[in-house]
Amino acid sequence: MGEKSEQKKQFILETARKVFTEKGYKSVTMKDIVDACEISRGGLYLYFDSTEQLFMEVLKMEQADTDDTLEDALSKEATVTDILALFLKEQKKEILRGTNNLSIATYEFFFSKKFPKKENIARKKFELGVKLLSEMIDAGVANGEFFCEDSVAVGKNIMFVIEGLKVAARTIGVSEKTVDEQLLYMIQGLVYEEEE
Amino acid sequence: MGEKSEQKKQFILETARKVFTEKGYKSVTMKDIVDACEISRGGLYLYFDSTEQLFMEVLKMEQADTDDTLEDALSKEATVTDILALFLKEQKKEILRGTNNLSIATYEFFFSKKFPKKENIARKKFELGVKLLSEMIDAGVANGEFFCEDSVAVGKNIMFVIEGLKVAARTIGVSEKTVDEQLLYMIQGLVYEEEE
Amino acid sequence: MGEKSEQKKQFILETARKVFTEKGYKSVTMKDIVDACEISRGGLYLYFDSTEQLFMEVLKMEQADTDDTLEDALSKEATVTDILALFLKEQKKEILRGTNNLSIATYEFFFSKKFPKKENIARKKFELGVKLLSEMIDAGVANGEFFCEDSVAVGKNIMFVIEGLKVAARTIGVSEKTVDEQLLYMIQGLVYEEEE
Amino acid sequence: MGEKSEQKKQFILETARKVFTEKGYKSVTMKDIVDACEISRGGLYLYFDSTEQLFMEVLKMEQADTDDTLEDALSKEATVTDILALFLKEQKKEILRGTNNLSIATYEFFFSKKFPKKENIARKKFELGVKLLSEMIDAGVANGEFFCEDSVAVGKNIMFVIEGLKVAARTIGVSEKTVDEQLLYMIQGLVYEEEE
DNA sequence: CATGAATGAGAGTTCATTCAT
DNA sequence: GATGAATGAACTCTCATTCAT
Repeated sequence: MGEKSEQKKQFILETARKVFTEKGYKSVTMKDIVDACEISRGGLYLYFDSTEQLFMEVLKMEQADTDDTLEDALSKEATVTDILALFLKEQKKEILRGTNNLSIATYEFFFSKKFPKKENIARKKFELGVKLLSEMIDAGVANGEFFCEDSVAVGKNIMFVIEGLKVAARTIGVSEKTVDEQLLYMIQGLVYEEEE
Repeated sequence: MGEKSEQKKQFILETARKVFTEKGYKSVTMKDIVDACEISRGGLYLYFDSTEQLFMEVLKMEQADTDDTLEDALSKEATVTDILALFLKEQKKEILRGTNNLSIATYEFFFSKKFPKKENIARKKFELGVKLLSEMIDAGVANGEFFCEDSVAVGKNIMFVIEGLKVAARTIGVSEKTVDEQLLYMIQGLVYEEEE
Repeated sequence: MGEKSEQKKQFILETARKVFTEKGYKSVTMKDIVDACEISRGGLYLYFDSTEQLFMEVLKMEQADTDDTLEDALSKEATVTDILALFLKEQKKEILRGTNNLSIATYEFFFSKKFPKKENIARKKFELGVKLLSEMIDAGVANGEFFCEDSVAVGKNIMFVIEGLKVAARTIGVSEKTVDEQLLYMIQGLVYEEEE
Repeated sequence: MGEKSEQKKQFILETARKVFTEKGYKSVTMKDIVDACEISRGGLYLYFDSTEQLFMEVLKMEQADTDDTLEDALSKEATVTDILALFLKEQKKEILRGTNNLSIATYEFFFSKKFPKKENIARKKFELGVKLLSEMIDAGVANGEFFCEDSVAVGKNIMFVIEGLKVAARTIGVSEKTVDEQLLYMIQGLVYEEEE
């Protein structure tokens, strides 16, 4: 597969991502994908052996993108609060960008396949989020910005709220105000002591 | 439809609930349902016009059950902390009882159908949870058990964590320890002042 | 599956047999079968899970039919030469009845699937033919009708000629005269001594 | 087409022959051929207009090879029994060399296409075999080596056994011992008188 | 009321063949 | 000459829904 093919593969992945974002995992058919990509039925199979493989590669791409964004953020000089704010801002964007949120598709996928839960990508993504958050919190505690007794538990708590918000955004709807309110509430929990 | 028929309809709903719980919404076929119910394919259509309607009635039943449980709880004499603890205990049970948790199916359903978000049952359930929590918190604040500035925001926060935990339980796995830790953490946020 | 269904299954098997007879194994599609049976695409799958299974059941039916014919023949009083003549007459019919000869389909099938050769039905059929022939020859030798030193080898020889004729009938064509000539030649080989 | 192209065409034919030998006719895909030849998909079409034409040219090549072998054999001084033994030895090799036996593919091919049977190559090959055998038998009768009343019928008989053995070798399996036994049995039929 | 055989649209997938490069 | 990405018709198989019994 030459360079040109690689571009097309990337194009298909990005287009498929939109489709999965809009329709979830189980409801997406090959026709949806080939129509969106404006390629032939057979053409898709030149790049991906099955719908399952296609979805997994979309997830991998997603992960790589997130990793890049995180690396960028961490390479800049900033206070812990700033970085945490940046992280939450990114999450907020993802929550609200209804048409750009793969969470439902990901849940469906990892639910329908009987993958060992320990190895799945969604779990890795969650754990990475927890790790980042707890490290930020620890740093914040170290320099006096935050107060927190168990940074991992708090990291998990924030991630669970974010997951809850993402799912809610795609199913029952959630306003920007609610997202702001929730994220702010969680930061306040950390800096609480100082505010008193 | 006579009394006997009503019983059969109820039986189908309860059996279907188990199936949706196990397999989600999109993956469930009529065969799954009729096999589980041990009725004929055609028989199912005497009671429900389509799979979609069947699922919606399962959700309605679910809602009714929850309402009953809540009514029971509220009719007894108890401190606010007790009631809140009971509520969270119920939620914990639902989170961990992997095979008894309709959340994934519900997400899939409300995601695949283009229902107006305001009217959907999942939203109503969420809002009811928020209402209950905020009322409990308000009551707790009134009698000095809790400290809280915005009970609705906190109620939402707890509900988002619970939603996040439910989804996580079905997709990436979550330990009982983590559930306990998270629920405890949220209660501590409320009673925080007193602990200092 | 009730009695009526059993009849339909039988009807599909017989119709499929004709199709396989006409077109071989690999070239036959489900569409060919459902068109010939005048049933729906899905209807076929109520009775058979795949083309492979369908063909195997056709073969089983074929075998059962042959067994019946053989049993009939052996239950009647007759000289060995008569029975042998009957057997060869049956074979001749099968060879020449171009549109009623599954051999090519059977060859294709057992060639394309990597079944252990020892267990395949075609082999069993061949071995049964050899056994029948050698028993007839032995009986003929015992009562002085035939002369033969190695009845199994001769039985195999006759079966190989029959197989060769069957294949030839479906591919390069073979006249009735040639079939008669060949079968006669083989019987003469057995009774040779007496003719001298 | 230059000399170089001619070589490539020859190479493709020989490689394709191996593939058809292994997999039959209908099961072979263009991918199988181009992979085996290590050429491009389009490249194949520079030399052959379709898979059908490719197979027919493989058969033609096969025929030419056989002709050469026969010419070689007949150009040498030898007794008729020697030549017959050589012919049968060649046939035995072809029967047992499972992976070098085009018979199944040939049967499939001439069966699936609706060629007039009189003109097909497989028939020509069979008829050539019969002609060669009957000529050898006639010569053997002339010089007293053999006894035979109808050399053409016997020639056909030997060819039918050989065809039967070839098919059996690829489908139900046949041991070298059986092949030897069968070929010997047929020669003994010819020299029978002398043995008495 | 209840059955389950039957339907047919549509899903995923394969592959001979073409054609711009 | 040679490539291999692209096509699209045709394949196998599934399943919600219907309807004669």
